[in-house]
Amino acid sequence: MAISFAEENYLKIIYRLSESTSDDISTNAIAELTQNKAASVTDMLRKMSDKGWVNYQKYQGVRLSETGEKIALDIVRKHRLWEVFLVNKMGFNWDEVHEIAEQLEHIESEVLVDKLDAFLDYPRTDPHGDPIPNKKGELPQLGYIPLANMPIGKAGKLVGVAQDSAVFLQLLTKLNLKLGANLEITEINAFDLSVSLRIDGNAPVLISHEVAKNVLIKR
Amino acid sequence: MAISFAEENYLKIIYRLSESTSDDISTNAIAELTQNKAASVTDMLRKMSDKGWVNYQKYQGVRLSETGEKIALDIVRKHRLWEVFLVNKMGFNWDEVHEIAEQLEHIESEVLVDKLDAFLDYPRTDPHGDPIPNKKGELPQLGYIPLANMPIGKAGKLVGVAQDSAVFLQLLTKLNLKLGANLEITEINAFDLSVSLRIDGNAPVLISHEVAKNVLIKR
DNA sequence: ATTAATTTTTAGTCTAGCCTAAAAATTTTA
DNA sequence: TAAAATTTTTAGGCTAGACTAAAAATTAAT
Repeated sequence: MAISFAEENYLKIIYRLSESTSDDISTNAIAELTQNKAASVTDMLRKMSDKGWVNYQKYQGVRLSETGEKIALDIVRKHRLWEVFLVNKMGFNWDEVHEIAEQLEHIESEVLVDKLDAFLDYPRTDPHGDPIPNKKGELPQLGYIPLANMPIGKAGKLVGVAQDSAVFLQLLTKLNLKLGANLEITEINAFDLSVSLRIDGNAPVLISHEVAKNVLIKR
Repeated sequence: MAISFAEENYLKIIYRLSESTSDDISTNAIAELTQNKAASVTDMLRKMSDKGWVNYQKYQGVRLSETGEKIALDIVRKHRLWEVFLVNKMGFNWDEVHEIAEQLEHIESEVLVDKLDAFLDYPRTDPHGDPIPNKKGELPQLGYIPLANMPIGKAGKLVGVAQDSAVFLQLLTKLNLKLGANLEITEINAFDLSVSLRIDGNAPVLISHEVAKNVLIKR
């Protein structure tokens, strides 16, 4: 039986939440991102658990099974490839493409995805710097990750930026974020995904998710 | 309230059926193309009638209202543009693209469609020779139409072909279909869309839908 | 012009995926 | 560690869009 849009969305969202934590994912966190009520999420988690896509124990949160992760990675792959298409070929700005890619990611055709990949010259990251899984579901080894994707409590070194607009770089200077700085995320605020960041062991400062996405670090 | 996939499909299919007849469209004809049961079609026709997209009298068949046709033309436009994309940019053969375009036609973004149109250099027909409506829903005046789209009983003159593979042209010769021939469709078989064709007033011969699609005529 | 065949509609069900309200479990606070 | 607050689940309901079986209307055939 084919997978539905709703199911694909849940898997993708659980995957996204798993990227920035090693904890089990809570019902509420999923409800917030899917824009559904917690009761509906519980419902769906039970169904997806029956299908073997997630490991779910009631009241204990959920994580993707191996098959579930495979499916999620495929959706993420499609989403990010379409984003590259929209920006590089159709002339959209990188901040205009998310909603359209949310639709395109559900198009079902392995051949099309392969051809699209080739057409775009096998990009390794999407326009936001996020890595694009290959068709086997393997993430490219970039040697760096966006700060926004670093788990809470782990330290890394600032090795680059994903953007070099003047305003962005000015802001980095103001925040005392320079190449080589030692960075540790102490907290991520669910509301706006803003990040509390400890720089070189100093007291944490708050930076936006936008900034965290564009700061590249090496673990 | 936004239109659903199911509704878009019904509208598109009613439009397609209307292209080759001026009669009202029957419940059964729609059921066959949507792959639903007649009872389900009746249900949906009533709902779409309430929304003002079709004019429907029970037992009397259905036709698109002006708004309904507007919507249908927009879907057809998207479908055909995506087909051009798949063939011209992604390297598919013209007979491999229908199913994928069936999915892509539901992507909702006017800006994307406009950009796609420009990216493809404003094509006037899809890879099968079918005309692509512009964003106002106007069909380009091609000066010819595929024989397959000519209403039953009307006569036209063979003015060209939409394809020039050797096998196709050999078949035309065998069928005695030459430039300038006077053509009249006497019947269209619902099963395979094959066409009974009267050539220069002679007894009708049977040709396939594939052939009829690729023979261009002027009314 | 009846009868027979076909088409279409009605009536009643089903499933997916959502909802609200209330109950149960877990976590936090004092 | 008991009460309070929060999170999660259960129970019951709703809608879209499909289905089957049976009834009604239309069309075709004798």
